[in-house]
Amino acid sequence: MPVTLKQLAARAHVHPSTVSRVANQDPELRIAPVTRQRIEALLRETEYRPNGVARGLKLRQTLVLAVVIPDITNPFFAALFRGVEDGASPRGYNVLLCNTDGSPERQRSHLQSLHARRVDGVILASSFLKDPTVRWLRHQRIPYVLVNRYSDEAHDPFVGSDDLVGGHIATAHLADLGHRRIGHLAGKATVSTGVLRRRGYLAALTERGLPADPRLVIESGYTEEGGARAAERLLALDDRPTAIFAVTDMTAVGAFGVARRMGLRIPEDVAIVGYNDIPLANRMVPALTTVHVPIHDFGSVAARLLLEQIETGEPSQRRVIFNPELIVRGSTDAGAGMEARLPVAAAFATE
Amino acid sequence: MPVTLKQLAARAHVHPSTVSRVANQDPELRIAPVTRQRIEALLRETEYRPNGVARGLKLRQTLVLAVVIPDITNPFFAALFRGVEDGASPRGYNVLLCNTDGSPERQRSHLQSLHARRVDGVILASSFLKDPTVRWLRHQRIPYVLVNRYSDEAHDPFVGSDDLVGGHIATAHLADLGHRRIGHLAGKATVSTGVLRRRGYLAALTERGLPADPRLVIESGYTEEGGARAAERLLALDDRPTAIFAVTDMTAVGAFGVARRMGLRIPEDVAIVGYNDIPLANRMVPALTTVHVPIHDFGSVAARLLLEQIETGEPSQRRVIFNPELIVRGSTDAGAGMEARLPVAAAFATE
DNA sequence: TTGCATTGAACAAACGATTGTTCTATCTTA
DNA sequence: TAAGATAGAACAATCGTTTGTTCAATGCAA
Repeated sequence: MPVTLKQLAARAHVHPSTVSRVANQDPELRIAPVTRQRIEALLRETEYRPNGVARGLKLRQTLVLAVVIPDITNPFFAALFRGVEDGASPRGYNVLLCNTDGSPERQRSHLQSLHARRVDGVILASSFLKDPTVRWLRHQRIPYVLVNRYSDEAHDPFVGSDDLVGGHIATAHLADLGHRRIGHLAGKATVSTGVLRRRGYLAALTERGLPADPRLVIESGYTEEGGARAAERLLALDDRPTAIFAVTDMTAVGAFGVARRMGLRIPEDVAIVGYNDIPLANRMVPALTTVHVPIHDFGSVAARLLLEQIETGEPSQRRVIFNPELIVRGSTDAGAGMEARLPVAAAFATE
Repeated sequence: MPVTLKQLAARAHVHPSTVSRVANQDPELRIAPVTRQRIEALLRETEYRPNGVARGLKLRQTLVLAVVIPDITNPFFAALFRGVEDGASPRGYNVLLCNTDGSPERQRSHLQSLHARRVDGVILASSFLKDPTVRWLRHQRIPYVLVNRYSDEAHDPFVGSDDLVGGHIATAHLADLGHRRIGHLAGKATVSTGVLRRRGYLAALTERGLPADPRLVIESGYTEEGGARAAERLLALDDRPTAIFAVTDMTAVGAFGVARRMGLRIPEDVAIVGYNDIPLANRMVPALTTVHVPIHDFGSVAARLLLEQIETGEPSQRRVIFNPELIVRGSTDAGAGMEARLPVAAAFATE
C-alpha cells in the first residue's frame, strides 16, 4: 500500500495537516524551515503521492475527462481522441474513452456511469439531434462540449466544421465535373452531419440547375458496412448515378468496395467524394477526393473549451466552426490522381 | 449537485447507514419492510447514484482500468482497445486511454499518474525489454497485463502471438516464392516483437540456406514514417532486396509508399509482407500479405486476465499466446491478388 | 413480572486528504 | 513586567460512503 499522509505525520512527529501543507507548498501558513526540510526529505524518501481518490472527494475534482464516441476503430475518432488527450494531458488530466457503437442506449448508460464517477467533463462526439442525453448533461450541470455533431439545442458548446458548406462544395465539385446524376450516401436524419451535408448537397444541385431525385439519396449511417449497403442500392438503379457524395470517408470506403466488386471503374464509371480526410483517404487507390477538416484540432480545441468551463465553473456557449476544404484526388479526377502522385508520397513521409 | 446519502437520510428521517443498506440491498442487516419501501421510493424518485469517488475511497476500488499504448491512431491499437473495453465494460469498468508515442518518459509519467488515481489495473501494450516501468508496476503491486510486447522479466502476465513463429512463416513464405535477397524492417532491438520477429526471420533464412546479409536488416521502429525511412535505405542498396518483411503492417505501409514513389512495382519489383493484419492491410492496392493475429482478442483476453487478478488479489503468471497465421495477398503474389478479389469484397461487407 | 432473544435502526469509525480555527510558546514593545 | 503581536503547529470538521457495533424496543417464555 502506498504511504499516507497520516503515516508520514507519525514518522515526522507532526500533525497530518502540517505534512499536507508542506506537500502542497501551502503559501498561507508558515512552517519552520527545520520541520519543513525534515518533512520534505521524508516526502522524497517515500516518494509520497497524494491519493487521487481522497483528493477528488475532498476537492470535488477528479482530473478525469471522458470522450464519448461511436467507435475508436474509425480513424476519424482515433485522431479526434489524440487531439483531446494532447490538449488535456499537459494540464494533468487523464481521459476515459467510451464507445457507443451509435447506440443511444449505450451512450446513456456510459454517461450515467461517468457521472457517478464524477468526471470533470465530457466530450461528446456521438450526439443526435434533440438528444436526451445532452439535455441530461446540461441538467446535471456536467461540463461538456459537443464535437462534430451538434444537438439542435440552443447554444451547446460545439466544435466542428460547417457541414452545410462542406456538403455544398463536395457536390458542386462533382457537378462542375459534368456529373448530372449525383447520388448521396446520407448518414442519418437524426444526426446533424447527416442533415446538414445533405442540405448542402441539395443546395448545390439546385444552384447548378440539377434535379433532386429522391431515389438518389439513401441513408447510409456512418459505418463502412452501411456505406456499402447504401451504395449497392444506389448503383443497382437502372439509371445509376455517375457520382456519389458520401457523408463520411468511411461510408465512401464502403462504396469503393462495392464499386470494385461490381467491376465499376473509379472515377470513370463512378466518381466518389468523401468527408473528413482521414489518413486512409489518401491511401486508397485511387486516392479519395474528400472534404478536409482539421480532426486533431477538433479534439484539442474541444479540450480547451471544456477546461475553460471547468475552470470558470460557467457553462460556455462558444462554437468553433472550421471551414471545410475540398481536396481533389483521383476518385473524382483521374488527372488529379496522376498529378497528385508526388504530393501523395510526401504525405506518406510526414504523416 | 447530486443528492447524497445524508440528504436522503434526513428526508426519510433515518440514519445514512440505513439508506446505504437499502441502496446496496445489504443482505446482512434486516430492515423493516415499511421503511425499506419508503427509502426505495425515495431512491427512485431522486435517481440516487452513489458517489463513485467516495465509494472508491472507502472500498479501495475505482472500477477504472487503464490502457497504455504508443498511439491510438495506429489501427492495431484501436482494435486492441476495443477488445479491452468490450471485455471490461460489461463488468462495470471504465477504461482510461494513455498514448506514449513510444517514449519511455511519457510512459513512466502516465503510469505514475494512473497509480495516484488508484486505477484498479493497467494493460500495457508499449513495454520494452527490461522495462523499468514494468518492474515498478510489479513493485507497487498494481495489477497489470502485458500485451503484444513482453518484457523479459520472469512470468509477467501476457497476451500476444508467437512472434518467433510469425517472423518465420512470413520470411519462409518469401523464400518459398524464390526470393533470395529478403530485407527486414526490424522494429527495435529494445522491444520483444522486434527481437523475436527478427530472430524468426533469421531462422527462416538459415533453414532455407539463404545467407544473412546484415545490410538487409534495418531498424525501423513501428511507425509508418520509420518504415518509410528504413525502406528507403533498403531499396537504395546497389543489390537491393527483392522482398521485404516488415515488422508490422504500419511499417509495411511506409515501405509501400516508398516503393511507389521509386516507381517500383509490388510485388514484381519488390514483394512486401507485414504483420498483424490490421483492417488497412486488406485495403491496400495491392492488398498486403501479412501475418494475422486476433487483435480484438488480445484486448478482451487481456481484460479477462486483468480482472482475474483484481478479483483474486493474486498476481497472475498466465501467458496466452496465439498462433500467428500467414495471409497471402497481392503484395507478395500477383496471382493471389486476383483470386482474392471476391473474398476481399466479402471482407468489406462484413467488417 | 422478570429475563432473554430478536428485530430494527442509530451510532461511530474508518477511507485519505484539505483547510479554517485554535492553541501555545516566544518575541516585541511600552 | 505586563500586554500584545507573531510564529509554528496542533485541532477538528469535512468530502460521501460502508460496515461493525451498540442500543432501544418489542416479543416470547418461564
